[in-house]
Order: sequence, then structure tokens, then C-alpha cells
Amino acid sequence: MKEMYPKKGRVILHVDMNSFYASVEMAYDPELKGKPLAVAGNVEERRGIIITCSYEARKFGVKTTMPLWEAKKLCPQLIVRKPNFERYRTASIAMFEILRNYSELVEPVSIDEGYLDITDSYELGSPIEIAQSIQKRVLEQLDLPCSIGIAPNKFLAKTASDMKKPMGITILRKRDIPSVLWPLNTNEMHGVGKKTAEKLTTIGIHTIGELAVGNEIQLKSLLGINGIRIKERANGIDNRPVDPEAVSEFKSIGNSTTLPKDTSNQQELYRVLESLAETVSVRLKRKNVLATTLGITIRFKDRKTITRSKKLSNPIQHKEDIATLAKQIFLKHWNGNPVRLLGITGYDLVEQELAFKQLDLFSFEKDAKKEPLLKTLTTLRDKYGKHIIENAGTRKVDNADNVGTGTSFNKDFLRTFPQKNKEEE
DNA sequence: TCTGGGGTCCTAGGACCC
DNA sequence: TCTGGGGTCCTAGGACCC
Repeated sequence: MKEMYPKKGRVILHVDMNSFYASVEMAYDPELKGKPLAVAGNVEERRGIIITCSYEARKFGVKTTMPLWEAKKLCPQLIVRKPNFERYRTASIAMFEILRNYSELVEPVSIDEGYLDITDSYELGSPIEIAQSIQKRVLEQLDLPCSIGIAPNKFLAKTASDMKKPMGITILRKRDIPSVLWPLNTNEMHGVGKKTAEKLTTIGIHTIGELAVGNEIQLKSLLGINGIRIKERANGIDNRPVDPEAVSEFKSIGNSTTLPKDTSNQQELYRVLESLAETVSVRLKRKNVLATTLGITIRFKDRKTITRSKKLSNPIQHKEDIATLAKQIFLKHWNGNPVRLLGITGYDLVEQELAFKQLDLFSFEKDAKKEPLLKTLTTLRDKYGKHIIENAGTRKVDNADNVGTGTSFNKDFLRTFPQKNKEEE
């Protein structure tokens, strides 16, 4: 599907906000401008780390993910702020609104970056004029700096926006690839991390240029489909369209936390799971979705991390359901060792309307002719009486495998349900 | 006295069905 | 009397990104 739009002559922009959280804080409090500023989580605890920092702080060697105490050692005058996510979300929405003045094809990638396809926006000016106009407006209206890459596809635009920071505008054409891209080490490529770069060195590939002419069979066996993909990117090939809908469909919603102290106390861990369940429940409700798979993450003292998940017959959303199931999964897989971090994530999200629609008995009867599954239910009703269907829709399923208030009918349920009732007879 | 929290995508093995 | 493959679902882990 994605490969079906290899448009010729596209013009793609990648807009990347510069040290976004720190810049937003400076926009709110201009006193902070020009000073070494960091936004850090868990400021009062030992596990605080740098989330973002200003360019002034970077001069001292302060970096993202660095522990706070280390950053302060490098830069004693560092100003530290706690994150204000509401502010960042507000600024982000405003920023994307500005972008939509230049094209309908705006794809947010994260809170602080996005792509624009301006191929058809030529009446607004040349690509560079458009980029300049965007940069100016974001700065004037929001007091926020950004860097912009201009290129024929997403990969090159993303690469370009990274080249001049802050407040850069960089054009990267296909013909610039040999001189600009190929001399760089592979780990400078978006999509190539430490591990992949290490693997590449085992087959003698160190630079993007070497990757561009790499042996495909070798790359495939070393890295799977990604091997082929990064070779294409190294040659400046990337046909992914700019998709405005891409970010709107969430695939998972989760919440995790590093505990103030490692602990083996089950009551304490249960309380943490309960509070995580609450957050996840609120977020699911806000997005009007239910989770069909629930997963937990346990990180131990030695940072070894495991994930365990359970596919459900009935999608869940309420905090009690999430907490009960999370505790169940936790207990089943916890070896009793001290825990450093706990997390709960909901996967296979389904829309609320869809989940509840299946509950609606009217629609069952109405649609029974069309759907074999529904027909089976109708047959069941005729055989065992209407109360069976009603009970099936509302009854709490609370055996070991199914936790949650029943919110949908499904094949699993149908497989077990008739037998159970026959036994009772 | 180290290393957060939010995600996405891919892979691989086993179960199970045909 | 020996052992097939293809396909899907479920689960777990890993790599990567911001």
C-alpha cells in the first residue's frame, strides 16, 4: 500500500522543534532565556534524569537522559524545571495549526516534530520561502525555535532538519547524497541505532556510503527486512507518503513508573499497580477505547526487564478490571526479586462504540440473519430462553482467563458457553 | 552511586488447524 | 509407520525513536 505512491518530484518538509520542552519553558518565562536550563523528571528523587536541555546547557556537556546529579556536576549553575506536559501539548497543537496553513498533508510524528507534503503548495512560494515563513511564524507567534529540512522524501527531510540546529533550514537533494550522506557513520542514520551499527561493522560496513552498496543477501540475513530498508534509505529512496491520519490511531496506551526504591513488598507493588491501572483507565476512557490485550512490565533491580501479557475475551477499560488482571499476571510471573519498575499497557485497542454495539441486543436480533455468529446466538436463545443471552451480555466473567465485565460476545465465549449449560441440565 | 516514560515495529517459536 | 507445509493466533523479547 505504502509503496503504491512513489510520486515523482515530491517536496517534503520535516519540522523539528529545537529543545522543545526547554524552549516552551523559556517562552513562558523569558527570564530563562540564554541560561543553561534543563527539564528533568523526578527532580527531588535520586532517579531524576534530563529530559531536555537548552543549548546553553549543552555547552557544558549536559545531555538528554543524563542523571540529574551528573548534569549538575558538569554545570553547577544549571536551572532545573519540572516538566509541564499540558504546556507542551498546547504549544504542540498551536504549532501544528500553523503548519496546516501551508498544506493539508501534515503528519505529526511526535509532540515536537512533523512532516508536511508541500508538493501542491507552489502558489504559496518556493519550498525555501515556505520553510522561512513557517519558521518565522512559529517564532513570532509562539516564541519557539525550529529547524526545517526540505527534501524529496521523509527520510531525507528528517536527515536534513537535523543538520542545522537551532533555527536551521537545510535542503537535501538526491544529488547531494554522495557528498553529504555517504561520509557519515551508519549510526548517524535515522533508524540505525547502536546495535544495528555494531552488527553492520561485522560485515565491514561503517559508513552510510558503504551501506548504500552493501550486499543485500548479507544485509537481509543480518538484519531482516530492516537491512533492505536501510540500504534503500542510504541510497535516498523512501516512498512513504505523508499521512495525516497516521498518528490518530493509537496502538497501545500504557503507564509505567520507576519506584522510589527497589522493593519486594507485595502490598507496596500492588498499590503501584493499582495507581498505574487508574492512569491507564483514565487514558483509555479519554480516547474512548477499550483494551483487548493487557500487558505488564517488570524491571528488576539488575535492570533485567520482562513483559507479560494476556489476550482477553472481553475488552476492558475500568480501573478495577485493569488492576485485578494486572495483579494476576504479576503474581503469576514475579519471582519475588526486588522490583525497580512496574508498568501496565493496554494493546489491541477497540473503539468504545464498536465494543458496546456488540452488547446491544437489538442489533443482535436485527443483524442475526447476516452474521453466522449472531445467528448462533439467536439459536442459543431459542433453545435456552432469552435470559441466557441477556446474562451473557452482562455477566461478569471472572475465571482465571477472563477478567472484566462482559462487553462483547466472541467466539471463545460461544465455544465454552453452550457446553457449560448442557452440563447443568 | 548511573541510566525515564511514552510509544512503534519486527522477529521468532509454539499451538493449533487444515 | 512416517511425518508435510501453509496459515493464523498468541506471547515474549529486542531495537529504535522522541
